[in-house]
Amino acid sequence: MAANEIFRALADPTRRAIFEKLAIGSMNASALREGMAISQPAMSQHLAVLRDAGLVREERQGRFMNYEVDPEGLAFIAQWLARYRAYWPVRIEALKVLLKDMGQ
Amino acid sequence: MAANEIFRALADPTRRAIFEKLAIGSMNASALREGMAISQPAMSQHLAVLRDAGLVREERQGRFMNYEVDPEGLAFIAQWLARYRAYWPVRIEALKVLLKDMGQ
DNA sequence: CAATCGCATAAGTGTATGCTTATGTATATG
DNA sequence: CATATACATAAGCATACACTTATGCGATTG
Repeated sequence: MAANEIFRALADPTRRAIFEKLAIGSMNASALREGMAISQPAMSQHLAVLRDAGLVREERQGRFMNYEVDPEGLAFIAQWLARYRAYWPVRIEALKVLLKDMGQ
Repeated sequence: MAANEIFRALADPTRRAIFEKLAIGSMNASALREGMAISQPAMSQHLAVLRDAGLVREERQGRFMNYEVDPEGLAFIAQWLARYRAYWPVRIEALKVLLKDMGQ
């Protein structure tokens, strides 16, 4: 769960696509492959990178592996980002939404 | 200022160190090198990667190039992160600080 | 319990990356 | 205007990365 592994994991567009898919809902590796022009080993390797980075976690379900977003990776990025909050533009729309979300 | 370039730029520890140094205060390339066991061309190349990612911006000052943090890159990360706020753990200390900061 | 299924791992390969040394290009200075 | 300074760019090289095919392993199934 180091910065190195997190940012490196997200530097690859295929891995970001996998992550976004998992953000919609947890899924096993085969389901993730659907519509993704990617070999089975490649998917497995990408998932390992995401898991080692703490962005994704897995759970065995019979002979399937269910993957889901791991909040720890996101928390790490949030904390990294918070270090530089002095430089954030005052009006980022997304952050206002965030603000509202957290305020509830 | 695409996700690819931003995350790739931050995936390198040397570039993160440069970025952190600039977050303390803007500096020219030579000043950045001080205490950083890195060649002049390497620094120049790293700064180019950070600039192309939108994480850093430059301004010519005579024969010096002054570098500073570019808020746009950070804003991009914040927005990327905001997409997954559904997965954030409820109590991240840094985010509470953030919340307070944004609220003022 | 043999066959199959879902996934992981191994080994090999082309390309990207980060570094180096050498050189180019503005700007300043004597 | 010749030289020095601050930085950028070029070219080359070792390593990392993302992919492939082949194979291994655990769990289900007939």
